[in-house]
Amino acid sequence: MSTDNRLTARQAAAEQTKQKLLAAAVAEFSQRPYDEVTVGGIARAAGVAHGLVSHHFQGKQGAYVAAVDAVYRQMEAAESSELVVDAVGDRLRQRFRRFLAFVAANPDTALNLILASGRDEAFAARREYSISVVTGWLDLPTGNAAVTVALAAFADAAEGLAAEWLRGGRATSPPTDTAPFSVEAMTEAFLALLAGALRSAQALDPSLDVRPALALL
Amino acid sequence: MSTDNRLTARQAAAEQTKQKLLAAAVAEFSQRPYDEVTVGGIARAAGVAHGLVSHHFQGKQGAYVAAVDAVYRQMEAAESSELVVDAVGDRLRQRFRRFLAFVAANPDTALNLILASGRDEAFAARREYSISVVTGWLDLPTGNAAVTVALAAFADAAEGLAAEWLRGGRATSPPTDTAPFSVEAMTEAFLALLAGALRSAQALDPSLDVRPALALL
Amino acid sequence: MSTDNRLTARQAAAEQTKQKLLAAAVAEFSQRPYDEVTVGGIARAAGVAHGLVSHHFQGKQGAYVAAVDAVYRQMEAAESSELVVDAVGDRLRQRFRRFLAFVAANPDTALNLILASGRDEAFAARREYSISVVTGWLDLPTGNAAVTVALAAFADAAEGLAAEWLRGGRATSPPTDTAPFSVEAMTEAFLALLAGALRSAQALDPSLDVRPALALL
Amino acid sequence: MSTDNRLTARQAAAEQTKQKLLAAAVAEFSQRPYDEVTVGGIARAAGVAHGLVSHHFQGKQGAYVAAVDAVYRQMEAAESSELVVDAVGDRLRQRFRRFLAFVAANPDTALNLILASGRDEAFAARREYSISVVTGWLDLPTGNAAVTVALAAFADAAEGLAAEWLRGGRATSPPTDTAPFSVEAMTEAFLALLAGALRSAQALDPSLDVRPALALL
DNA sequence: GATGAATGAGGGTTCATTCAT
DNA sequence: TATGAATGAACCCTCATTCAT
Repeated sequence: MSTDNRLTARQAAAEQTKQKLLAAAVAEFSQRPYDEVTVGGIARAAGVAHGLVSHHFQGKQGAYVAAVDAVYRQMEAAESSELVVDAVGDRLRQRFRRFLAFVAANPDTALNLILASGRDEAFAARREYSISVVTGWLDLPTGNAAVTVALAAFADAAEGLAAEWLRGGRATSPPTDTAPFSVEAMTEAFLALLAGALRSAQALDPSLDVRPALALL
Repeated sequence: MSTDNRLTARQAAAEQTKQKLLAAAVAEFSQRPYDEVTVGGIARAAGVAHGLVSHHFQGKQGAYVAAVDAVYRQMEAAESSELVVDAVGDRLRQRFRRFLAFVAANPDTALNLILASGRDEAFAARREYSISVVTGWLDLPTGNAAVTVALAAFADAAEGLAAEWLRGGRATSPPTDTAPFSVEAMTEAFLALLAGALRSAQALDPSLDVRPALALL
Repeated sequence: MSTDNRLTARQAAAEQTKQKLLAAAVAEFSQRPYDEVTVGGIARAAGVAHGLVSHHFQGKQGAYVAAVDAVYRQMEAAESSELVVDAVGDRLRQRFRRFLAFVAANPDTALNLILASGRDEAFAARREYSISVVTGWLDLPTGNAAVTVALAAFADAAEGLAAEWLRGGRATSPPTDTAPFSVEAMTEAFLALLAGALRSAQALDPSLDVRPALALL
Repeated sequence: MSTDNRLTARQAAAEQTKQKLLAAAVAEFSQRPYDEVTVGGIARAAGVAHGLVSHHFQGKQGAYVAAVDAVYRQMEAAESSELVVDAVGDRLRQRFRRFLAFVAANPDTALNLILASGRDEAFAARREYSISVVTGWLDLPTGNAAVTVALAAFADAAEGLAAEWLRGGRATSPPTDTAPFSVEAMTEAFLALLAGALRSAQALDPSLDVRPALALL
């Protein structure tokens, strides 16, 4: 028993260290592009020896993947908790609202880890899942190439819009006076983009019928 | 006179070297992410001493910017030459068609230099110009934040769609069966996305009236 | 009593762990040069925590020395057990035969721990002992420099020959067609080398008389 | 012309640097085992930036190979220059004498680079050549396995003897009183070892006839 | 005795940049 | 203008060892 407790205590301490490291990694990768992040910087931010990064994550790349994963898990949790089961359109609106809330709460992370690395390999699977959720809700055929690429394009547009939105209140080269649109307005904008994407899917594949999906919005 | 000639000859030779270097830079940055491109690699590809990269472009970053510039200039030239002066919709279609033709002709460059670095600083100005062209044609208010961000989102979507389209015929992890959509279908998809973007601008800024613009498509 | 038993049990368990570690160390040092062996690797091979290597052997070097010792003890045991007390020549032959049998049975260990590290400090004492056995049997003066160095040279030759013999049946860069000489032939070859070494001792020290020793072969 | 001179001057300077580096590498590898030699140490000894080691030798391993090569080339030159064309036995004696003179003149290098790394891959080819010289002089069949391994064993013995000889006047754990045998005595000892090796070849391969070779000694 | 988390020294390599020629 | 030798900062990683539990 005492042994178990001890072991558990040690493991808990180790886990805590790992979490500190993970948080530091998220912070670092949120502030700098991958190649400007250093293992030493992460360790320093976590207040531990740099050797621990390799110890816990098998090197820098491992730490990066873990950071991406952590962020996405967080976001996924924020987006999908307590979903209303109402109409599809409302569900989408809620999901978009939560997405916007999340990125607004974590602008650095959003801008550098989520929105900027859209084509990063570590993100591919995560994005795919997000897209599949929408595909499902709209009752669109899975595996249809036109739908897949169109929804990916929608994701690009939405992420770009969100990024621009976040940058609205930030210091950018030209002092942007981008109005800080409301979350509501952004949500509706997302829906409009989604509708456009659906119509583009139709254009790509005339055998499709996106009208039912459009009606759900 | 002989001095002049010599100088001129030297200058011409220098210019030629610079062009070789530029071409090599475009090729290198088209094949690898920035940090995997080396000054030595560019110089080797150009068949000159690596010191010349700093000489002609003030370092790696300078070479990158020059490469981006060159590519964009090329693309801009391809897109805007011999424009039909017909209806706006046709002009847009033509421009999109040319854009697609260009990226299809330079897939590596497109995938790595144009489509992937969408948020790269060196590209900001270039993109802005492209967007302003569309804004102008559609007779949309310049400087309106909603329009600006919505069209940027459209650009993200279009570029993402184009990238996916290019990847269609490429080796990707999952053996994609992404149908190689026709340029025509892609063009119409672009228009659908653009329409969606316009409607999203409307959502962001209710004081706008995008109906005239939509009518032009 | 129960305390004693417990302690004894603990000690036994500890000894077992140490033996596992020792065996793992021999295996590791048999397969890789010293600097490519890692403490972690040894521990992993033994299935215990890597901290135990320092615990039981005071560090990597200690583990190496212990491994060398263990191997030499094994070899010595194999060579000297049940010695016929016959003629010196036969005793030598038997010893050589056993040496060859041992290295043939443990080729990796032989090639890396015994034959390759001939001048390793940890081996010095061991070799010296082996040599002194032969010196004694041949009734040669102990402490004579010429004899000492000549027999060391013989040891080098014999070990080299054995190594080459072992490599005969192994994958080496040039597809060796080294005939797999018989143990008998190898034994006689050893004797010939030994005779040569004795004569070289004579050359080094004319005051010696190696003829009696030669006669014993 | 001036260009040529300049280029030549620069190349000469570079070559000089490379030579300094090479000399430093030989010195370092002569004093320490490979893994205790550091690139920084070599560069420091040469008085240049450590990056130059990679620049001129493509890394540490390259520097090592170059050092080995340089040493062997030196030795080969020392051994084979101005050879008397007399009897084979005398030629061998001369070669052995020169070998001994060389190692005596470079004891550190000899002990660590030449004599100790007998089985180092970088040395394999070099040794083979040395052996082939003797094989040729003695008119022994090339490619015969018994001859090959026996002469390799001779090389081991000779190198070991030479090493011991060098250690004679050095600080070793037990204050050796190994008499500093004369070069002449050593030479004769080499011949005795060689004769023994030839007889061992005979033992390995009875179809051989080494008597002619023995007669040449 | 055993564990394995934590430390941190240390190494080799890469590479952009400088500069003498 | 062109060359490429030289510089040296910076990085990631490996690993033996320590030590609290």
